[in-house]
Parts: sequence; C-alpha cells; structure tokens
Amino acid sequence: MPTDSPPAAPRLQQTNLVEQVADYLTEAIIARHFAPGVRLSEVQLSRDLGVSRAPVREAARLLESRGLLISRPRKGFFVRELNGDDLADVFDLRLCYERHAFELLAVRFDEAAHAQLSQQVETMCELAKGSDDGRKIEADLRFHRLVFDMAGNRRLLKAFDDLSHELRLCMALNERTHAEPGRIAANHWPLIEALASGKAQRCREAVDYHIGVARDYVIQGLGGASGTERPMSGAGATSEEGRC
Amino acid sequence: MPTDSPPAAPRLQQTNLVEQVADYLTEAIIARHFAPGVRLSEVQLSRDLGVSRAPVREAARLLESRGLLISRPRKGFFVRELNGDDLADVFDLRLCYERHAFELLAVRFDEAAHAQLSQQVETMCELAKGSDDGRKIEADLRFHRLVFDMAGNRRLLKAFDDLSHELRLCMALNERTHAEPGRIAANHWPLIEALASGKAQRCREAVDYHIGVARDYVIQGLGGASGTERPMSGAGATSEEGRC
DNA sequence: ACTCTCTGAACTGTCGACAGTCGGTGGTCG
DNA sequence: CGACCACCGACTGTCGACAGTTCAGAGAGT
Repeated sequence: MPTDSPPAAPRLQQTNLVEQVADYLTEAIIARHFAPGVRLSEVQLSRDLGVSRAPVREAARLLESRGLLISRPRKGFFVRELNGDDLADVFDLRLCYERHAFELLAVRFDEAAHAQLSQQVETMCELAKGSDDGRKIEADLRFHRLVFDMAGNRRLLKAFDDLSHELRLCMALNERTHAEPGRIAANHWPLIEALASGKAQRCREAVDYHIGVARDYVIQGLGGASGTERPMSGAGATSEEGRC
Repeated sequence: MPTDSPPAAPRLQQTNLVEQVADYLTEAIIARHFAPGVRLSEVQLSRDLGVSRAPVREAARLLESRGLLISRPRKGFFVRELNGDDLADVFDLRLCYERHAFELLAVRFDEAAHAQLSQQVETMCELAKGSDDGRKIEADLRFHRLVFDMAGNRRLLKAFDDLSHELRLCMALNERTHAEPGRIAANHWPLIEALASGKAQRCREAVDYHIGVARDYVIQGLGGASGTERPMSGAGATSEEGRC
C-alpha cells in the first residue's frame, strides 16, 4: 500500500517495460512514496501503471537483486526495511569497495584523472549553493562512481552501482543529509590529494575518514535508534563535517 | 544451442519453478553444457523443462544479476563469456572481498571460529584423497564462505555468494584446477594461523598470497590467451601451489 | 465476551496466446 | 555474377486467464 500517493504513475508504453517499471519503482522507493516494509501488490502496480503483471514481476526481481525489495514466497514483494545493522553493513561494504577502488586508482592516477575528479568537485561546490538536494546527492555519488570507473575493474564498478541504490535509500532515511553541502563538497579534496600522492596508506586513511564521516552522519541522523553498536573497521570518524 | 545435451532436463513440477530453473541453468552453465556466448532460447528451455516461459524468463533475470547470463534486448539471453580481463576482474574483486572479510573476522576471532575453520580444512584434506573434484571445489568455497559468514556483514556475505557463481565458472575454465588437491587443502592453514594471530597486516599478506595463487592458477590454466596483462594489487604470487 | 472454525475474497504462481521484431532465405534487378 | 529487397519463420515482449494458497472476517460454540 502506498503511504503517499505514488507519483503520477504515468502510463508506460511500448517496449522495455521492465526497465521503465524498475526505474519507476526505484525512484518511488527512494523517495519513500512506498514506506519500508509495505507489500507491493503486483495487480495494483500493474493496474496503476497500465501494464500487465509480467513486466512488474520481472522488474521486482531486478530490484530484489539490488536490495531494494525482498520477496517472500507466496507473499509477494516487500519494500526493504533498513535497521541500524543494515546501515552498518551497507557502509562497511562501501568502505570495502572504496578502499579497493582508491588503491587501484592510486597506481594509475594521472593528470587526466586529476582533472576529471577536480572538475566534479567543482560542480559539487557549485551545486552546493543551490537548493536542489537531489542533484547534490547525485553529484556526490557521481564523484565516487568516477573513481570506480577509472579504477579499471568493471565488476567492482557494477558492485558499487548495485550498492548505490541502497546508499540512496540510506541517505533518504534522514533529513540531516542535506546540511552544510558546501563543506560536504569540499571534503572531497583530500581524497584527490591522497590519490595524487600515490601513497596507498594515505589513500586508505583518507577513504576511511571520508566514509566514516558519511556513516556516522547517516546513523546519527537516524536518531541512534539502531541495532547493536558496532565499531567500524579502520579509522573512526565522529565529527560532523560531511556526508559522502 | 546446447553444445552437449543438457543434463536430463528433468520435468520440474509444482511451485518455486523460478528457483528450480535457476538452479538447473546455473549447474548447466558451470558444467559447460551451455557453451559461453551461445543464446539460450526461452521457448526451447521451457519446452525441455516442461514449464512455461514466464519462470524461465524470471530465472534468466536472476542469473543475469549473478553475472552468468547477459540479456540483449530483442535478442534474448546469452551465456556469459569470460576473457582474460574478466578473470582478472573477478579475482581482483574477490581479493577485495576476502581482505575485508579476514580483517573483520580477525578482530572477533575466537576458539569456536578457530575450531569451525579447522574442521573445514580437515574435511577438505579428507576429500582431497577422493576423486570427486566437484566436492573438493565446493568444500574449498565453503571454507571461504565460512569466513564471510563469521565476519558478520551480511551484505558482504551476499556479495561473495553472488561472486561465487562466477568463481565456479572461472574454475571450470581449465582442467588443471583439480591438480594437487592435498596441497591445495593444506594451503588454508596459514589463513587460520593469520586469523589467530589477530594481526591485520599478517592477515592481509596471507590473503593476498592465497588469492594470488588461485588467480595465477586459473589464469595460467586458461593458457595465457588472455587480454591485457595487469598486475594484481598486493602481493603477486606466481608459484604453483594452490587454487583457492 | 472470547476463541475457534469456516468461508470467501484477493493475491501469487503459472500458463497459453497474440503482436511486433529480428535474422535468414530466396528472388529479382543492375 | 554480385548486390539489394521482399518474404517468411522463429523468437521476444507482453497480455489476459486459471489454479492453488493465504489472509481476513463472519459466524458458531464455549
């Protein structure tokens, strides 16, 4: 059941219905038009979207593999609920990915990569002045995706892309996400400097700090009503300086 | 088109058809009854399995998310082809995962975990005397899955499970996989010792060496007809001692 | 009033069928 | 003899429908 009326539910047409339905569902879930834990009725969705149940089912399978839905046999698909442990897992896995990506990129870092990443941070700083929070988040994720893209491991990039959906879900959990966007954007400069230094240890420390800040930010924003306390591996970061 | 006649294609029945079809396809692909690159006809599969196309399509979507199939719109599903770059990516991603899992487990390693892992290596040594290569590989993967299970991050475990399918595919690429199973099994003792030491650096070195050996083993087994040469991050391992 | 049972509505899992598209084949033209 | 084009078969994408199951609520019994 939608908690809020789902956004417009535009009649989809032609082919590639699966992808269109998946996009619609992804956006609706991240925007929290479907509350966590609620069941998504196949018939209801197919009626609202004006398509049959087959594309809806396939799209739901896709979202399940991305961690946005879970399917219970004979019960249907449910919007994924994230508790404190889930948040910790997501950011711990992200730490795992980013450490590796930065390590890979550090050894092949060149002027072109430097320029590309710097350009992206400039864009983020520019966006920080505006009020479109969605674009700020996307620009932030795009910086990190650039790192994975240039790191050279396609499967690592795909893994990050998959995790990105859950990351957006995590960020949408709290309202504090959008505070101090300027400082958040500037927080990415040390990552570039660490890459430029070419030193693995320095990259690792910068990544650990950066992700740690983002993790604490989201978890604290959740109100601390999370599951078991679990220290993050690597450097802890408890300041309030950034998000991503 | 099947290169070899697909194994029996047992008539599936009742519910949970998607999972059954997915299991059948997974096994058939890893056993190379479907050659890499071939197109899997939905109608042919549904006829052979005695089910309709809907479960076949959903199962194919599932395998696509696991990297065993790729779908091209209006063309159908194709068995994934792995070149040298793919192998390098898979093992590099595995290195990323295992490093993190061992680091997580090292800080919570206790007597129970020690006993469980040791037990598994004993099992592997026992299986090494037999001739069932499939069970050797599964026991090997099970050791590593145990590590991920005990590491405590469920999403990391799921990520490894997903990658496992591609790992099996990689291992099935060459025949040399099954050589010297006794030494391969024994190669896992240093990992346990590193965990017991509780030292992160020692764990990392042990993992890097272990995975490096496995990677070189598979890539050399492919005949070196791979893509661009790419050095593995971390310790290189060029000996011939192990697989997993 | 509370609990258990039964009934029925709604839904999921699965199926067969239709429409549009892609690739190959045969024929025709230059 | 070679290249282009129309036709045809097969397949994918999508749809509506049926069967078995689950869940909620009404009703009977205690």
